[in-house]
Amino acid sequence: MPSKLLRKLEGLIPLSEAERRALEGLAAHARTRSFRPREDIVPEGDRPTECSLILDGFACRYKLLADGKRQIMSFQLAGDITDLHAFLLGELDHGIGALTPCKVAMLPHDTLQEVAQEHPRIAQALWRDTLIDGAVFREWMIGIGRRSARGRIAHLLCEVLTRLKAVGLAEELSCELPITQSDLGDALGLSVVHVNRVLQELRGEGLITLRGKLLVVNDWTGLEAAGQFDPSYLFPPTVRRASGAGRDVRHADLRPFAPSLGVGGAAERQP
Amino acid sequence: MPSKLLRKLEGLIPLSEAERRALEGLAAHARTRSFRPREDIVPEGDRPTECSLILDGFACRYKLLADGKRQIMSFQLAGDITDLHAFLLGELDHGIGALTPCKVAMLPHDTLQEVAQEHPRIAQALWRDTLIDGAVFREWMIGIGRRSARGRIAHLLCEVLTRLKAVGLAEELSCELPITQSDLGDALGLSVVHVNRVLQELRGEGLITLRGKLLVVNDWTGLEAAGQFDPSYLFPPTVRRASGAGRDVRHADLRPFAPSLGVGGAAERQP
DNA sequence: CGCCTATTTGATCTGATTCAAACAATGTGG
DNA sequence: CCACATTGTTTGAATCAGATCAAATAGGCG
Repeated sequence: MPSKLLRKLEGLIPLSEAERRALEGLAAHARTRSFRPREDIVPEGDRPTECSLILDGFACRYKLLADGKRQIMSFQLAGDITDLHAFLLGELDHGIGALTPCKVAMLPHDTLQEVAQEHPRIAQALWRDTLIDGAVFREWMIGIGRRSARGRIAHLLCEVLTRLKAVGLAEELSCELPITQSDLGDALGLSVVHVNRVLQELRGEGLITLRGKLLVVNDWTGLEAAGQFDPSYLFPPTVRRASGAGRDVRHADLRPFAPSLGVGGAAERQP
Repeated sequence: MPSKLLRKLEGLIPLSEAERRALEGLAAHARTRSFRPREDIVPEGDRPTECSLILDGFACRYKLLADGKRQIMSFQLAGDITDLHAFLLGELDHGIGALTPCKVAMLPHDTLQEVAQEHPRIAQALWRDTLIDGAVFREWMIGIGRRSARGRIAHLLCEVLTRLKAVGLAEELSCELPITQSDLGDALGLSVVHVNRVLQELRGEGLITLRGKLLVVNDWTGLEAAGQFDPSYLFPPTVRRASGAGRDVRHADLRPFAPSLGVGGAAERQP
């Protein structure tokens, strides 16, 4: 079974067999750690020497305000490297917390650097991933700033289901959603009470079924409309339709990649 | 007079004389364009072949919602390269709009790539800059999600003044703020009317003076407290106290920088 | 001046918060 | 296996921050 990370990166850029092996090896040889819900995977302000790759569970990026309020800025799912950011900037300006029990592979910065240097295309894929991360932030911001509670929740459910499907953790219209309503509230800037009421509303309209930790979307079109969800921000244009995902890439697919900070990104366009 | 860009990048990482010259040359030889307020500098979904460096004026990143609402996601000031993002990902997932008359230098992707390849440290500085951009987004999000209107506005005023000071466009406690209240509203997820009332409140409390396009902060401590503003997110730790900014760097300051996507960032720590 | 765009003010309405408490589920130890 | 504790969900009522609607001023500027 291919790792979630591999699966995700292949969606960003076609990989050769050697690159795949390198990625598999990376995760395979890494030390793993387990975290309890509410435990910090990386505390705010830390200067980690390893990157945390989520293998299993739900985590989140968050910041705390002086008055104790928490703002969750994104959910981190299996296959996400949560603190690639600190690999480059040194310090993490926000915390990474486990929302459910989490299994995490610790990838030493050194190892990661070796792999990236030997396989620049992997480095490129990782970088693209961080940029997509930024796009997710922006979309999140719009939600918080301009959408109604109903819209925000609908949009978030769409996003999570879509991302889980991308790593093979969801059926076409259902997935595990093992997070609490108060986590949802902290992510969307809403109170628990209100989250609860809106969820009931969405259930009442027959858009979703949400019982225990299982989310079923009964009316995808309706939910998409309620949240004005457009998944394109999750899939950058270059490989929007990765027709070849899964199969081995042909040599012609492997355009040379300019070294030195990957500034050749602009030359990477698909015709 | 050093360009704003140079000034900003020197705050991120010490630069050698050659690197400075390269940067100056970059902007000096570039074609410039002018934009009227409300005009798009880069429309959403564009695939630009040049990067836009703001030389003068206020611009913003924004997205439009289906119902015509606008969410501004950050202000772009002189010295900011607004679409470095597209240089790497190809397509821009949001628009860049002028808020005031803007003068913009157009830096061809090719030229930028050459400079970055010849001067990897410049590339590194640019990359760090995009990561800081991300940090600004996160801070913005907290504001929108968890702060009161009062807190949001105070925080924003602190941020803008701080950033303008960093490029030499502000006095210690005052700056030009040539944007409309409705722009502020779109940035903070508030209605114009409410922005207006809160501004009056802040004026009434003697925290600020805001007349015409001139912002004066009468009580910085008070404003900082009202917005829970902590500028550290604008200045990454490595060079938080750039004691040597402005002077020429000593050779010892110039640590080697690993090529290939700059994954050597982790090795760049200051002792 | 007259037009257009910003700011300001007033009145009203509502989505969402807060507080409080009941209820359900899950887990823990005796 | 039950009693108890803990954490999450649900419900109700009161309140408020901020939106909306409407209209009056105040600046710029050709």
